[in-house]
Amino acid sequence: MKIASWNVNSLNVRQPHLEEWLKMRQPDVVCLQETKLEDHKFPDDALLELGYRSAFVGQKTYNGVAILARHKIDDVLTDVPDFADEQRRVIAATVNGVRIINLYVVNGQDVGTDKYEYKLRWLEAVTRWIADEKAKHGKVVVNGDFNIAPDDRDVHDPETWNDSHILTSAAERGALQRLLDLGFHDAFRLKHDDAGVFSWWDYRAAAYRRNLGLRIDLNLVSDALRDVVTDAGIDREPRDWERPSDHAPAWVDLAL
DNA sequence: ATGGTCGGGCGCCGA
Repeated sequence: MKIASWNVNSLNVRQPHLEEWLKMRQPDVVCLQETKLEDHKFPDDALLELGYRSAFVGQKTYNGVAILARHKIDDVLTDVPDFADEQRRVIAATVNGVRIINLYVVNGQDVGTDKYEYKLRWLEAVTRWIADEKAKHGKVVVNGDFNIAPDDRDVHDPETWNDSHILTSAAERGALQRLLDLGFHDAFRLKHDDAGVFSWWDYRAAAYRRNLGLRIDLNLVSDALRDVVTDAGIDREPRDWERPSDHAPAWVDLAL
């Protein structure tokens, strides 16, 4: 079972990329972020023709998340209980006996801003909710654009991306750690120790050409799935295509 | 790398 996470930065623009990539890699489940589409504009018919069912929740201009799957999609949830939020950043569903959670974590702009405080509050609420999901379902994969790089191996320049910088600050990494402490594992790190494998490169300053990136797109597997992870990685190929998203897909393979 | 680029949608915000 191949499960992927991809921030497409507008599904309207990236639909051809998504379709090409689905044909190439044949993933079983894909979690999309930043679809930026209202629900009535979601291309579910076109995706069904490629063999993918979809569950989605979106809004105009910002955010928007979706789960695509070759299997049936059950028990879809699009709101974090007891956390009122107009921003469409979360969707969860059960596919093939695995609880799939898809997060578009708040970016946070800069340390100390209102958006940063919202990011930390949001992560706290989401972590509480995921604890319940894990207790209920056991086999859980949390996929998403986390907007947090776990450690120094995941940034091109640890001097800049330090404990007081957005995406790497101590409070953000602490919030990610509290999620991991529920009994989750960064699938990529179960299989690979290397530094310099990134999933996001800023559009500005030719960052991709110079590989000035961060690994902020993650697949976290629950304890119950740890031993069935066969591999994980980042597929850089779509980042080389014309008019790419600034993110590349992060994937995990499970022997299920 | 305090922004040199994108996307959305028409002036400028968000990433």
